[in-house]
Order: sequence, then C-alpha cells, then structure tokens
Amino acid sequence: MARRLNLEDVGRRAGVSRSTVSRVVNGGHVSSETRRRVEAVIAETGYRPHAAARSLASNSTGVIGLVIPSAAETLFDDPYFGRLILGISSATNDVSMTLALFLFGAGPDESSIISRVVTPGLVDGVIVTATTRGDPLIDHMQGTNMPFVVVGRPDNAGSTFCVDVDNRAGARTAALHLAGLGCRRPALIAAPSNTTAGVDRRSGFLEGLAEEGLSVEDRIVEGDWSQESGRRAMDRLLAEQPDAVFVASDRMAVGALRAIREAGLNCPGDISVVSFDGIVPPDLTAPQLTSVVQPVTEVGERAVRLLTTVIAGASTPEHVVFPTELAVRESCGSIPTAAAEA
Amino acid sequence: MARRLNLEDVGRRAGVSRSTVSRVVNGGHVSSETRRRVEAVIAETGYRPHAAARSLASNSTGVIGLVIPSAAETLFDDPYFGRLILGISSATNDVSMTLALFLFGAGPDESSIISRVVTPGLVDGVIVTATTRGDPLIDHMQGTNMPFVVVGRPDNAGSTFCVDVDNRAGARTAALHLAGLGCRRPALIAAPSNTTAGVDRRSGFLEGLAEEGLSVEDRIVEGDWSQESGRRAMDRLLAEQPDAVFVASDRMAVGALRAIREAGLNCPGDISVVSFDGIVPPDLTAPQLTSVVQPVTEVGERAVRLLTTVIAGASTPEHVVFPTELAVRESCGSIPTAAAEA
DNA sequence: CATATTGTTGGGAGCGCTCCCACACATAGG
DNA sequence: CCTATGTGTGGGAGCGCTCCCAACAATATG
Repeated sequence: MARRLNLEDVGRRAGVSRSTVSRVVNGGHVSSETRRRVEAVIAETGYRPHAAARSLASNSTGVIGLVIPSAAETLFDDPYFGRLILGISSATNDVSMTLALFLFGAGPDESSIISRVVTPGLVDGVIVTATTRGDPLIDHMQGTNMPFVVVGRPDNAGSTFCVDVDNRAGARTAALHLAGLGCRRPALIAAPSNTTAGVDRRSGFLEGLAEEGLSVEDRIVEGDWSQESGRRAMDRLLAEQPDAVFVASDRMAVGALRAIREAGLNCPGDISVVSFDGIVPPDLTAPQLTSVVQPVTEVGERAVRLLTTVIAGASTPEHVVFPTELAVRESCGSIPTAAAEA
Repeated sequence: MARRLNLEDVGRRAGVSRSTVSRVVNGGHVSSETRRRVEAVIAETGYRPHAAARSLASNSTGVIGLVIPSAAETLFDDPYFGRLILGISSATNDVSMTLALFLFGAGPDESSIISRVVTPGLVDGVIVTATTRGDPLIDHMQGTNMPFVVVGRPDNAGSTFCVDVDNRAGARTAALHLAGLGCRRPALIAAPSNTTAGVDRRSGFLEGLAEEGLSVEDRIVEGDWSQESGRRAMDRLLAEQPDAVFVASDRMAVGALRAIREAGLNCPGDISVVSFDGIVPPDLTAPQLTSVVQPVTEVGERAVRLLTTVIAGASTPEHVVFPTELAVRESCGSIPTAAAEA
C-alpha cells in the first residue's frame, strides 16, 4: 500500500514547496494561480493533513473533552445528558472541533481516566458536568493548566468559568404557580442535597412558598434523581395529604405520578404536580407534566463557546446563567386562567 | 509559566537518557534501580507524555471514533444510543483508549464531518452506527483505509466487520409468543423499511406467524421509530380490530399503548402488545411492556473489541450476532403459563 | 584468553506539520 | 541610480515522541 502523502509530496507534484501547500490548506497568502494549482493536486490526490502532526507543531488539537463522572450506569436513563451532548456536539461541529467523551462510573478506573483527561496534547480544553458539592475533580482540574468550564454551579464558583441555569428562580416560579392555584399544603420531593442543583431548587421553592405565606413543614423528602426514588418519596408524602408537590426532576416526577395513581388518587384532581427539567417528552406521561423547563441544549452550546474563549486565553472567570421557563400542562389544577399565563 | 517538560528533561533530572525514560513509561526493559529513580522523578514532576507527539511518532492515537449519523435531533429521546455509548465507553476505558463522538444531523455540515472522521492521525478506527440501507457512509469508509466496524447489519455486510443483534429471530420469537397466547388477528407496527433492522424485524415476525398459520394480512403500518408515529399507526390499526400487535421498537410501543388507552380499549385485555428493544424502563409504562430485549450495551462493548482487532490488522470480515431474549411482562394476555417460560 | 551472549543504555533519524526568517522579485520614492 | 516597501515563496528549526541500531559492560562459553 502506498505511503500516506504529506505536504512535501503534494508540494512536489504541484511544483511548490511544503510551506506554500501549508498556506493553501490553512488559508494563508498565496497567489491565486499557485493556489489553484495546489488545490487541484489536493483534490486529485485526496490529501488530508495529519492531525497528530498538526497538533504537535501547533500545540492545539482541535478536540474538546466532555467529562461525565460517576453513576454512568444510570446516566442515560435520563435524557438530560443526551440533550447536553447534543448541544455540545452541535457547537463543536460549528467550530470544526471534535468532541471526546470521558464517561466513568465508580470504580478503580476513575483516577486513571481523570489523569487521561489532562494528558497534554489530547484535548485543548474540557467541559466538566454533573458535579456534586465539593467535587474533587474540580479541584484537580484547577491544579492543572488545562482550560475547563463547568456545567452547573460548583461550590467554589468564584474561580471557575461556568454555565448554569437559574435553578433557584425556576423553583421559585413553581412555588408561585402552585400558590396561585390555591394550594394550601405544598410538598417537596427534593434532589440530592450534595448537588448544587438540588440545593438551589430546594431553597428556591421554599423561598417562593414563603413569599406566599406557605410552607412545606415536614412534607419534604429527598430523592436520588431516579424514578424509583420519586415513587417512594411520593408514597411517604401521601400520608401527609399534600394538595400539591414540586418534584425537583422530571424522572422523579414520573415516579411520583405513578405513586399517586397507585394510591388511587388523581393528578391533578387530588394533587397537583410540577416538576423541574422539561426534558421528558410530555406525551410520555399521563397527565402531561407541568414543568420548569431548562434549556439544556443551549447550555451545552454555550459551554463550548465559553470554553473556546478560555482556550484562547480568557482569564477572568465568567458565569453564564440561563433562565428557565414554566411550561404549564396538565399535571396541576387549572383553576385560575391567570395561572396559565404565569 | 514553566515550559512543559518532556522526556529529555525528565531524563536529565534522573541522570539517564530520553530513551530510558521512554522505556520506563512504556514498560520496556530497564534495570530496577534505574526504573525506581526515573519513576521518582516522574512522580515528583508530574510528567505526562504528550499525546500528539506520541501519536505522530507511533502512528497510533489511542482514540476511536463513534459515528452517529442523521437525525441527531431525535436520537437522544431514544435510550438506545445512550446505552450503546455506555457500552462503548466502558470498553474503551478498559483498553485505555479515548472515545471521540461524531454526531451529525442533516445539514451542510454532514460531508465536512464525514471527512473529519477519516482525518489521518485523529482516530485509530471508527464505529459506525444507525445505518440505513445503502448508507453512503459505509461506501465512503470502505474507500479509505480507516479501520471500521458497523453496529447493525449493512446491506453489503459481506465485506465489512459488523456487530448486530438477531433481529429476525427476536421478532420471530415475538410472533410465536403471541400465537401461543392464542391470538387470531395479529398486527404489525413496523420500523422503517429503509433500515436493515426494520426489514429484519418485519420479516422475522411474518415468518413466525406463518409457522403458526397466521398472517397480518393488511394489518401492518410502518412507523418512523418515533413515539408519535407509533401512536398514529396504532390508531389506524384499531380499525382492523387486531387482538395483538408487535411493535418494532419500544418508543413506538409507548405511542401505541397511548393510542389503545385513548381509544378506550385495554391492554392486555383487548389487545396484547409486544415490542422490540427492551430499553424503555419497564416502570415507565402502564402496563409494563413485554418486549424482545436486545443487549445493547454488550453490542457496544463487543464493537470496540472487534475494532481493536481490525486496527491490529485483522482482515477477514467477521460478523458478530447477539441473540435477543423475550421479557414477558404485563402487556400481553398471560393465558398459558407455558408462555411465561418462553 | 578470545569470542559469543545477554542485559542495559544512549543517541540518531524521522514522524508531518507550523512558525519564522530570509530571499527573490517587483514596484515606488528620493 | 540606490534605497524603502511590499508580495510570494522556500527552507531551516523544532514540536516530543518512538524506533532502531550501536555501544558498552558483565557474564558465559570454547
């Protein structure tokens, strides 16, 4: 099999030097006559520059890494990461970069993967997701000089670039909506309190309730994001006879709906449900979920754009926060028309 | 900021040459005394070899690409790809390789991404998925000398390495199961006939029915994998009053269940449903779906292992076919106990 | 004692590219 | 005429690694 051809070979065929071919390929300054000739040779030979050689010489790879740590096993049951990857992928395509995926579940491989992520000459920068509070990965990244941005709000956000949604404001909106519907005994199925998203959604919801003179009292149970945990949480909550519940994620809400149905109760008749995420296709559940929709795909796209600025040398941490939007559907009592316009 | 250090630097500090350090890093033959000294320096300095330089010199990148073409927009509503990625990622981690993801929806970017996939020095090999019949991507890959394996069964499978599940046998099992339940008017919601999976599942089902002296006659509608298409298909089918339906994918089956419910009918009471995939969490639907389960994660893992052999030089095409398994749950009439043991 | 064998190490060459400086040549200005 | 000011273009140097061969020491063999 013929050897791969390189810049020198192409140059020889076109009667020019390596450098000139390089300029043609990279859009440098070349006379149009020469350019035409070189481009003809490239088209004819199917020449493609060698990525590794380019990376080595230019000290940039054109690859960005996406790190999704922990619990990879359950990850894809949740459409969240799929959407996020979609947004990130679309943005990397736009800027002609390649996406490298670093997934890891728990296990001994974890540290070896972490170190692979920061291997020099592999990726130009990294997007880190799904961080729990005090995530050691963030600290580790800060100890390297690998550019990175965080999707979500890390504890020590001050010193990192990050892209997040306004979990707090979104949850508050849910509270106001339920209050507007006239609910008196609101409940909360919270997300894990070792995640900032969980904390923010909880405090935002409680804040909104407080503004309306309401409180969850002890009608609050924490889930672990899974559908099953939502179901169990709702089961426990039913003993308290809530008339409305805010569930901190779509998946848990699906479980909660199931628990309500199995208890012989009706949603929204007996209990109104509002969830957070807006990611589960509405048609999938009956009744369709009213939820606080977060723009996951946009978050992914923005993370890539932000990362490119970091790679380019930006140094003052920037925090991008996306607003959420309440999508009113069937799962909460639609008493006032005013509420539908909230 | 200090310059990145390289093999030479590490060698100097340890009083040995570049080559010796390289041997230590790559597990070559070095006296244990020297090895200890070098490893100490590496640990102390945090030296990590430069991936691009390594790739250039060794002509291998340690990266494999995963190509998921077309319809990226809807892709992640289906847990299939999530699972597949999980399997692939886990296998690449095992062999210390990195996974690069090439997603593309329709659009002008398509050809540019295709060409990026085969950029020399970027990836060592590629896994191609979700192929439609006559997929030009396969032809394109064959025109290059980039190692690749296909997940699924391409038309011209003869000349490619591929990993697939036995769609035909799985669908046949579904037919036999429904027949065993005593169904007389079976129907089929088929997957797109421009995919080999669609074709295989259809013909397998018809074959199984034929063995039992049954036929779908004109109780057959083709969907497009989406839940909505399943719902519409079921709507049309209801006019034919089927007593059982085989739906060629979980997602479409979710739509079909909805249509049945909305028509005021009961599953499994009035109509039995068997789906294919076994990917939608059973709890998500009521009734829980009986389905032909395909081992998606294993397929992904196997694809990686197969690809590594291709990269290593294997040249006689190998076809791996995984069996499926029928998981009997609630969505079909459970008349005979024998059926539950199928 | 010479020669083969083994174990360990060093360094040249080269992977294919980018970056930069130098050179040729043309045109313009003093 | 000689110097400024550009355009294109060529080629050296170097990115950090692997691969290979040569060198050397230590030991085994005839």
